[in-house]
Amino acid sequence: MKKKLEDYDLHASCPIRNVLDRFGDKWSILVILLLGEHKTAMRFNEVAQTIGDISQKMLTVTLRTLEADGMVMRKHYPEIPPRVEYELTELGKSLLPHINGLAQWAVKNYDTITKSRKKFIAKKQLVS
Amino acid sequence: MKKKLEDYDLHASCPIRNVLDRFGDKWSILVILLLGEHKTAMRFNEVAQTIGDISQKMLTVTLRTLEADGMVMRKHYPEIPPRVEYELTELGKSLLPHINGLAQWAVKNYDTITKSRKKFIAKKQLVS
DNA sequence: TCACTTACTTACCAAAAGGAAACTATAGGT
DNA sequence: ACCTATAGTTTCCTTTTGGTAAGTAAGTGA
Repeated sequence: MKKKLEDYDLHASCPIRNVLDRFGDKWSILVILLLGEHKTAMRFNEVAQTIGDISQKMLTVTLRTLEADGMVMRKHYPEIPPRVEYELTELGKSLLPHINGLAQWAVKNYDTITKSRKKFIAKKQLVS
Repeated sequence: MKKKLEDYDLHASCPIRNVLDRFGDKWSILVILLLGEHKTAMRFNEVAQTIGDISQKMLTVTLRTLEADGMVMRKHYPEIPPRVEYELTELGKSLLPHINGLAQWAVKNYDTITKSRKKFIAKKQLVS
């Protein structure tokens, strides 16, 4: 059974879990980060090509979910071939500093973490 | 096929995706937040009961992964029955402000987001 | 001898996430 | 008549995630 937007009202009691669950997927944070870096609105294929390895389907559902949450604005121009542009809303922009903070932390501590992982695996081999 | 710790070296090229992928699971952020709030180290069952709806298995793998990354320190006392205590490392503590920022953002914008979701669903019904 | 405790591990299973490829609409170009 | 382009949607499939329940170790107390 597929999960639909309507089913996302779980954890309604806990704002933190409810909201952060949304960013636990594979692409949301990346898309927000990307739209945040870009000064102007981006087209669908522009986003897809910049990310590189996202499927059309997943980009669509990611953007739709972000739109539903009010994080991303979708502007559809009724032309042919179609043109659709995406940009962060004020809400989306207000999240940016926080995930940028996370991202900077990740970059800064990447070495420490990978070394820790290797050490942990090595220790495991000795024990088993 | 199960994913083992050893297999986590994907996205090695992108620190952000590599590190943040780790927090995309159901429990990691919650466990860090919890250990961060607590002044003293916490025992396994203490963590489990505070969270409430986490399974033993998932708490074990979550803590192991955080330990492997160097975020959490595990202290094992060779007593019977066993006693194991967990607390954040300095690395783990350095992440706290960032996810606390996220959490506060989530609380602050929870209303806006749930309203946006409802509006989006309502609009969808009209169109289809 | 049996139950009880803690902190697990393991096997099995259901659900969810996500990828690949084909299909869609529509107009313009050749 | 066919190809191109954009931004999707749909179907089918595999992979990943996470839950349940049972089993494990090892000493203590009844």
